[in-house]
Order: sequence, then C-alpha cells, then structure tokens
Amino acid sequence: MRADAQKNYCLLLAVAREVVTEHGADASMRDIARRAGVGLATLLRHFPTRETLFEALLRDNLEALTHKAGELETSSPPDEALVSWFRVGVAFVNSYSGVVALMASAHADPDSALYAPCKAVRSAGARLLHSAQAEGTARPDMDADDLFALMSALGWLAGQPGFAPRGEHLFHIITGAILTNHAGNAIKKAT
Amino acid sequence: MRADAQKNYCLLLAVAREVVTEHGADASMRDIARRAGVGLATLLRHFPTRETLFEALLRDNLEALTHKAGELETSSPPDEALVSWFRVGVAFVNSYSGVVALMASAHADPDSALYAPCKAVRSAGARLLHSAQAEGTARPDMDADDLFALMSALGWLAGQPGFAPRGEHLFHIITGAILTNHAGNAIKKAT
DNA sequence: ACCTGAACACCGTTCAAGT
DNA sequence: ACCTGAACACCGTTCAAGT
Repeated sequence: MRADAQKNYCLLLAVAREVVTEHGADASMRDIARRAGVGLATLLRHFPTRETLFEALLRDNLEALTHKAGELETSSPPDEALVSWFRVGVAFVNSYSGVVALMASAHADPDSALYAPCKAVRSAGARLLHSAQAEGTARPDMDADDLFALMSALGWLAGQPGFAPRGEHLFHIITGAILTNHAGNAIKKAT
Repeated sequence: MRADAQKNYCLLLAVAREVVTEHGADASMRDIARRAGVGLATLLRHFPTRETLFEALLRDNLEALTHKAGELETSSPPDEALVSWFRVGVAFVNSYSGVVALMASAHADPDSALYAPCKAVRSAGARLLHSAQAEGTARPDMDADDLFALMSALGWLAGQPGFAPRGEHLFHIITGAILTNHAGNAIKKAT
C-alpha cells in the first residue's frame, strides 16, 4: 500500500466514524468522501461495499466483544457471565444506529465482509450459553443463533426512538426467559 | 373527490400493494407511479408521505387486528387469548417486509398517519394483557407498550432472512416470558 | 499504483403550466 | 379540481483520463 493510499485509508475511516455517529449506518457514502476531501471513487475503492467499511469500522469493537466472553467465563459463574455478556452485546450492537440491521443480514450472508466477525461473536456467545446450560441455569431449548437473534432484537428495539426508554426493562424480560432460575434472577447481581 | 381522482386513488392503491409485496415497505414511490401509468406528482398528492400510503394500505388489516382482540376476549380464557392475539399481531406486522420499522417509528410520532391505527392496536392488546394479568397468568411488570415492543421485535426478527426460520421458536421463548405459568404454557393449546 | 471528474441511472420534492 | 412534465438536489456505480 502506497503512502498516500495508507493516509487516505486512515482519514476515510476517521471521517466515516464521525459521519456514521451523526447519521447512522445508512449514512451517505458520498458525504463521507466529500467530508474527507476525497473523490467518491477513492472511498469506493478502499471500501467497495458498505459492509467492508463497517467491517473496518467495527473490527476492534467486535474483537473486544468476542474477547470479553472469555474474560467473563473465568471471572463469573456461568449464568452471570451469560447475562453480563449479553448486556455488553446488546449495547455494542446498538453503538451505531442501524448497524444491527447490517449485522443481522451479514449473519446470513457468507459473502458479507461482516460475516466472519459475526460468526466469531456468535461462537463466543455459544460457549457462555453452553456453560450455563450445562449448569442448568439457562434454558436448554436454545442455541447460539437464538441468542444472537435475541441480542439483535434487543439492539433493534433500543434503536427505535419509541422503544428505547423501555430497553432496560425489555432486557430484563428477555434475560428472564433465557435463564431458568425464575426465582430471583432479577436481584442476582452482586452475589 | 372528482371521478378521475377517485379512479386514480384506487388504481394507485392496488398497484402500491403489488409493488410493496415485491419490494417491501421502502419500495420506490416513483416505481409505483410509473407502474400505475400516472405522474409521480399525482401519487404524491394522493399520498403526500409514505406513511399516508401505508395507512391506506393497511387500514383494513389493522382494523381486523384490533377487532380480533375483542373476539378472542370472549371466546378464550385470558392467557390463551393473549397468546393467540400476539401471534396474529406478529404475523401481521410482518405481512409486508419492512412495515414493522414504519410502525415502530409511527408509534412514537403523533404526526404520522400510522400513529392512530398503531395506538388502536396497542389498546386492543392492553385489554388482553390486563385480563391475563388480573387472572395472574401474565407477568404483572409489563404494560401495553412492552407488549407492542415485543410484538415489533418478533416481527422484525421474522423479517430478517437469517432469523426467519427461528421465528416460531423465538415466539415460543418470548411468550414464555410473558406468561407466568412456566409449567406448561408450551403445550397449552387445546385445553 | 493511486486518484479524479464526469457520465449514468436512480431517488423524492417542488412547482409552473396545462386541461 | 386534478394532472403532468420538468427542474432540482440527492444517491451509488462505473470508467476513461490524469499523475
């Protein structure tokens, strides 16, 4: 990669982050190029699709999310680890408005640049889920895709202006459905 | 309304239904006008916003959904009525791909043409929910907006290609969280 | 190698001009 | 009253022409 190309790459990524923060995941590519003071075609060659742009934009955060699962696995009991990670996942998936739709469709499309990172996240969740299921604290009739789907659904809800205020409560309701100890999974936080 | 205007109105509605079936809720307005053999401006005056078009397009179905609640209220015990209606609601909200996002945002925007119909649906669900709560078969820490949100979330999930196959199972998980009789709400169908 | 500008086929909005 | 065509400001894609 030539020096000027490298510089443009970084510049575009920084500007994209800014624009996407303002306008969400379906921000105008043209706008990003314009603000970066670069030809639209230049942006499009660095990132031929919206997915490749977001793959670069979210890479670090997606890796952190995947890593977080392993961390919680050793530091917390399985059910707590699962819920804590689920919460982090919901928050991430909603970090940029509209990104959840991108990830949901990437999850089903092996050609998407976001497919691999999504799969990694899914696998990380799977491990936590299986631990909790083995322990008997998570419902057994659920798999990693269900977990990913529910995470996406909560992320989507939190991104809808009308539902956002209820996000925390809906999170509580859904995690309550995932865990099996209906007795007191609400208060279970500092045990 | 003049005769030709009336004719155009009906024609546009029919064509719109067709195009939306093919391309989902964010179909091109221009395309609808084109297929109807009418100027774009004509479509836009009959339906100044996408919401007004969908208000007309969904009116009958939304009324049917609202009506269905009252019907179930008298024909079934509260918990069954709630779940049955919830199922119909999820199916409806997913009748046209992408319509769920339209409804979710209309739900929070009193200026939207879809605001009133959404409110009616919400209220219809509220009655069923309250009956079940009074009976003790639905969790008490939930209100009509939560129900509407969960219905929307399931509709959204069903609209995502990757999650659609799991729709029924996710429906089961979420209704399990709404009802309180965790013992056997799965099999409870023909009692 | 890498970048650019322009042409292209789209989109929804707006409005003066027609019947 | 109602409709139309065109102008406008956008969008992403593509590619020949420049350095």
